Amino acid sequence: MNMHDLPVADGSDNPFGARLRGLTRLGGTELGVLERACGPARHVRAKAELVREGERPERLHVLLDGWACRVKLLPDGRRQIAGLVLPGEICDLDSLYAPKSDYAVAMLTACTVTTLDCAALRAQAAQHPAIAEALGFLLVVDNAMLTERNASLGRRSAREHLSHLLCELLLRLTLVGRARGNGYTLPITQEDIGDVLGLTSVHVNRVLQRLRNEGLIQQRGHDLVICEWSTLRKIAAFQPAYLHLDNVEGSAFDIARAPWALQTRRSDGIGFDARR
Amino acid sequence: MNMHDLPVADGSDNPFGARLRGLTRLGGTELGVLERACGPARHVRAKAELVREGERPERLHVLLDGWACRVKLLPDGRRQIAGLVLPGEICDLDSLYAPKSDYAVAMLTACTVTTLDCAALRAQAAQHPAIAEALGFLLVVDNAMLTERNASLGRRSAREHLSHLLCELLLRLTLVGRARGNGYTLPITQEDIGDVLGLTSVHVNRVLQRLRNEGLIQQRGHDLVICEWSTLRKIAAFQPAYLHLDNVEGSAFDIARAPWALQTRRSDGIGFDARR
DNA sequence: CGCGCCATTGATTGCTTTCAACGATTGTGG
DNA sequence: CCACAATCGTTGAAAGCAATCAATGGCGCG
Repeated sequence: MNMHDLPVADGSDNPFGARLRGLTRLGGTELGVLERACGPARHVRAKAELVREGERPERLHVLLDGWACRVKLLPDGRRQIAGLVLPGEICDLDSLYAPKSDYAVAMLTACTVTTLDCAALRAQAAQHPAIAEALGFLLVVDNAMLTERNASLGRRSAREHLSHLLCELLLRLTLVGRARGNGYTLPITQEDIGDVLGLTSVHVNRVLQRLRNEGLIQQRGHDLVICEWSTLRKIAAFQPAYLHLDNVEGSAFDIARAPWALQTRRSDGIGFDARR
Repeated sequence: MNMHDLPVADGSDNPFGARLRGLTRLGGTELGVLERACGPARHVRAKAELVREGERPERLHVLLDGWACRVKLLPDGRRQIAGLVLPGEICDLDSLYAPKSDYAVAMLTACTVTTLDCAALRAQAAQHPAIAEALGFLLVVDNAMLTERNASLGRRSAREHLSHLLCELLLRLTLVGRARGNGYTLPITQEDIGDVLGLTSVHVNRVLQRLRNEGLIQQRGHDLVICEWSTLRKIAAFQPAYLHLDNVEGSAFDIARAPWALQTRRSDGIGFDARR
């Protein structure tokens, strides 16, 4: 497996830049503007709550490393994760225009975070149409992922939904150079996954186990490999158009551009053994 | 109903204007700009598909009358409604920045629709910061409703979820003057409701029936009245903050501004009998 | 009047939850 | 270095919520 097949990631390993370069058509000028607008990087402990629901947002949070999530909490304690936030993604882009945050942002692992001042960012958007465009597009992508998960929560079975999530994560992580071929690190608990899928951790365990027994995926600790992309994709009815990866360069995304095809996505090692 | 009752640019009964006035702080100038940007009103038949999934959007669709929805369709035919669109709302605001539509837009009833040119609207947003702000805010509200429904789909029971929907619809319809006290017209089928809630129409029927038998709601044909707002709200754990109604004038929205209180919302008639 | 759509009802099935317990792993303090 | 607590993954049995299947009745409309 060579990283060279995935030229999406930045050399300096800034996933935010990588994501912007992959997703938008921002030029060097605007990328520079955005990067300079970022505050200093900060480390945040796992389980910390970066943003509380209902809070008045002053700055956006950009995830540079680790996994976070947007959380909705019902009064009786039931928890729903409205979205996983991966490296390079903005935790709370809504807050750019929201008077109050509609969800909490919580860290699922230890994370590195930087911030963007909302008012300043709006000002930049007003000056640079390309930035306004890009922010709008990022908002659309968030929205599309939410819409797709809605469909999954409403109409997909646990097995289909979990498969769908695993497929989605592979593409999103590949975009920022955090995947290894068909595999990636899944650093969250089955409880967390359950809160994303609207299931109990017990059921997540059983469904995950079946995927493993059928040889569709492999897991070693927190490392996961999708052994049979084609099958997993078919189970999930995964159609990646909603991720809007069309303009990304790199062969890893052929799948995103040819939603009708069911290719195997086997550019490199299939499992853990292949790496030893 | 004749065309003259639904003037696009007139303040008499234009729900789009009503919604903008209620939700945003747009002044007369910007409201005028937006209203003049609208195309001619057009009638659309029930079940028509205004926008197809994957389509490249050229113009946004504003709903002036009737109910529509955003549809996600799985390959095997299962349908999920990712959002109901009520009078005054924009059917496909995402399309302002999306290269392809992430969902289809379908009419649930006969509708009246007008359009906004995407490119022109983006240009207006670039010129008038207030408009950019307002559009951002509308996008946030859509997003918030989607996030809330996510939580419902994942973590609320059918009974809770349905109650939640009925509460939400009351506030959204009140905002555009389409509610009558605690009641409103619910012009869609139980099948449609099922597709919103991720349930079968059979189950929607049973749950609806129970709410009726318990006296929480009344239904006569397509007219619905919430008889016990306080109870229904408690069942749903309905916290309207996500609708961002904080700035709306009118006592009907006290409930939106005091999410902790459980007032009865009985400003007028409680049921059908009270109106005769 | 007949057709089609929609609401309703009952019986049965099944996916997912709940409850409970146990094992494995990790981190911590004595 | 080991005991211990805490977290997480795993497993089994039982219960429950919602889906499925099938049939009936009401209502509007051509």
